Amino acid sequence: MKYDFAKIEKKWQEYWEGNATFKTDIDRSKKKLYVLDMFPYPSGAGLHVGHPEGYTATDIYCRFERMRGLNVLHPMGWDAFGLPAERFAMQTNIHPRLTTEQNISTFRRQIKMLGLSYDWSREVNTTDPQYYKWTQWIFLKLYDSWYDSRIQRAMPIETLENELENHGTKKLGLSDSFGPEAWISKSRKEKHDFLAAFRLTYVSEVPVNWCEALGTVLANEEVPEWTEKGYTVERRPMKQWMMRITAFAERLLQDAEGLDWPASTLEMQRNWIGKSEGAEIEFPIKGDKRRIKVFTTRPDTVFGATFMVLAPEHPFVSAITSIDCRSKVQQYQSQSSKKSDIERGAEKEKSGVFTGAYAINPASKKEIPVWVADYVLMRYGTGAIMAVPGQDERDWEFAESYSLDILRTIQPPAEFEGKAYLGDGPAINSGFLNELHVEDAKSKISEWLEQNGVGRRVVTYKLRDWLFSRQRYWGEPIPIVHLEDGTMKPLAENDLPLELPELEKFQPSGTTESPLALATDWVNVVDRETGMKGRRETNTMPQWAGSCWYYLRYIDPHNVGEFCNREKEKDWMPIDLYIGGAEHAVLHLLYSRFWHKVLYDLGYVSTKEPFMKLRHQGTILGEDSRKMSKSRGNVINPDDIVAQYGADSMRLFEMFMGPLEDVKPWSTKGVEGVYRFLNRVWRLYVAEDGSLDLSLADVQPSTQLQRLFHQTVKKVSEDIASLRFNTAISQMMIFVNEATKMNQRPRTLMEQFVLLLSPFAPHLAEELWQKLGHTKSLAYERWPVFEPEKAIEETIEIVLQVNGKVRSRVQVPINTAEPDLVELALKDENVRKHLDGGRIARKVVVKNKLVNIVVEK
RNA sequence: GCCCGGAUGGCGGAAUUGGCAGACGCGCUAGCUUCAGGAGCUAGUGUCGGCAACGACGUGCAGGUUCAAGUCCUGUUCCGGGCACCA
Repeated sequence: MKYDFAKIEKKWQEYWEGNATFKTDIDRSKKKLYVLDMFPYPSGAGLHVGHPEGYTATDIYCRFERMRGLNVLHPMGWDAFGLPAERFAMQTNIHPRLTTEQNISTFRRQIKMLGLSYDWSREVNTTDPQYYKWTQWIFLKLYDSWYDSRIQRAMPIETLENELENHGTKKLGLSDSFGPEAWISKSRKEKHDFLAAFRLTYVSEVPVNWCEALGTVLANEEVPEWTEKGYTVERRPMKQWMMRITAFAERLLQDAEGLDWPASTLEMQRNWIGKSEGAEIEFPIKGDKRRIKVFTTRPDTVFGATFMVLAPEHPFVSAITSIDCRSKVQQYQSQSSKKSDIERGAEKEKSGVFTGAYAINPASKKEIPVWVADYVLMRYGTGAIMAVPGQDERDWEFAESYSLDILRTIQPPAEFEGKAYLGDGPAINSGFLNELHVEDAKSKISEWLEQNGVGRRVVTYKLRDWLFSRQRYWGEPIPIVHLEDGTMKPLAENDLPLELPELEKFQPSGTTESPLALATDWVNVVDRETGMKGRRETNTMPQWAGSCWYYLRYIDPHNVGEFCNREKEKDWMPIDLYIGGAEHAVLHLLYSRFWHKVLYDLGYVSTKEPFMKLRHQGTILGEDSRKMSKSRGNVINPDDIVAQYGADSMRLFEMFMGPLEDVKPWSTKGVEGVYRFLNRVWRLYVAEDGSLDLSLADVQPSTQLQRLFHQTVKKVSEDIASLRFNTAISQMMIFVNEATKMNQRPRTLMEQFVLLLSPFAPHLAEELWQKLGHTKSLAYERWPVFEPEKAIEETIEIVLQVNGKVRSRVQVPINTAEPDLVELALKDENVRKHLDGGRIARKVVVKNKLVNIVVEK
């Protein structure tokens, strides 16, 4: 008879819910543990088998640590703003709120059917006005802050205003310097515009990826996702909200070092931030007062700079271009402006045009031509380079195409046959740098540049400011009003949340504004304070916004006065374990680290970093080892698996498939395997008629079974702690295989085994626990204690080798002395056969492991 | 192109520090049970040879270090992921 998982699972899910078994409150008598899952976007497709993988892993970990006496915070919620619901609304005119609510209901039902021990009283939903009130509040905190680079901290914008009133810009180290009187005499609008350049969130005209069909801009990192789906994305300059994440580049880089994260994820974040150290060098333009600033990581090669290249968008281009080159340059500029970065990169041959202008190489004093080419990017460094073809492959390629001078300034090794030489070597053709190797030459030239006022050491980052606005309806409204005098005004805190207006239709506005622009009653306002007419910001926030801080809201989800109480925050933060997909390795995990640091600087959170330990669950492939997709017809629906084998089997199988972080294929046969295992467990305890099996007896366990049990306690405990669930399960299988062979099973030990199994198969375990006579949930029972003395083997098998090959095995008492082991080996018949009368050159003995006799023949 | 990660039976995978390769599960084979199918139970299952004892070979490939290598070193091939004109 099979155990009735459907009945049992329903029963215990109702029990846990009815008894609020997993409701968590602060309990300072216990050590805290905060375990977080990346909350899902509730798509219309319902839960995917990939979701339960991470969720089961954290659930096992939480159940285990609860039984070991920790106070565990383990919440779940919904990342529910997003484009799919809005696109569905465009097609059907069904309000995205309705779609979202339905999807959430499905997800909630599916997640609950897995028996995960969440504290559901803490559920959050990013689309709930009571939640996004605080997303908007944090937005305003960023708006009302600036980054004081002198102390490397975000500070309230008032501190900047105070400083300007008292000292002007003197201490800020700006090129545009003025005194306090000048500040005070500025108009309201002038002050507003000046401060805007410092705020952590600001509006800027930037070239963006505009998608006409979606009616919105996309972040660079979102572009591939939509172009793959067949949408067209074009570049155009638009006014957009930005977040000054670049101010935090160094801290995001530095603080990542102390995190227990997968090395690959840390590496990706490092690459994304893209720190590079080098120098800025200024090149005077012949016949022009301006100087072209370049960034280079190889200032030591400056003597080899035989031409310069400006990005097509560089502000100097039109000014320095000679009359006869003008039309070609302009044509080139307009061509490039239409191309996206991806298109530019896709071109095989580098293109460019001569401006007719010349610059002076500050080191060699030679006149060098200035070109425009789109292999130089405006957004990186200074948007201009000194081209050093001798030591740079791109510059070499360009020089070859346009017959420009190539001068080696590093001596390549004699056997070097390539073009540009990037390696180390003595400097040549480089005046006072000659014979110095790269590192020394870098130091010397940097000093020289600084002394001569033509350059200085600098550090640059690839990281760009975060494009924060979207032209969508289904996102958090940005709580800003544009007043008729051209200034912006943030909403007061008690005017939050700024709720989304109701709309008749969810079509794009037809302009570059979001559909919110069509809600005229909502958009047009009069400022209470000044009486000025104003227009609400119609952009909304990107989906990342809500997920940037949700982990803080879980700590205090119903607080109406604060986003999160400070004392509670101190009690629970930081997050001890965070599990989610590797696809969020950079974006979500970098954006939330950024917001967290702002909140830290402003004194709202107590830790520098939110997520101390991070792991990714690996993708689950279809049974055919290909990515699951509808079109391939290899999608596994968790509902079907749970209906057929039960949630415990689903959980157990997903953990048994292999290491958590690995990519691994689904196997229905494999689910059957763990289902058989659970049935075997059931039959160890329950007779055919449903009563407790008679084989359970109040007898002393045999030493062998007791030993195996304690080995199992050790292995399962260690494996859960290190998230190696697959091997923990196989150890339990070994135990069950042994226990099955016995006619009488010691009851106390078998009870303890139920506890070991309970984090993995909680419904089955609860049912067995109850059948064993217990009246309440085992969720807070004490985890079985490993007793080393009970796990020790009395006898042990020793491997006998001759010349490293196993020739025999013997059973000996544990810790048998080494000489005795040698003696045993030499007496062994098969060993003697292989010694074959040869001279014994060496005897290697490893205690409790092996003897290896080395013979020469 | 660059940077990470990986490669172990028919399949998923296991193997603290170099110390019995293949735990556990799937599949397969045989037997018991059953009217039958299924389920359950028992035994076997890396390859080759052998009734067996046992022997040879065996962790992508080629070398090396070592008494001993899946594990360490050098080179190489393939697969997966990320980045990609970042000066």
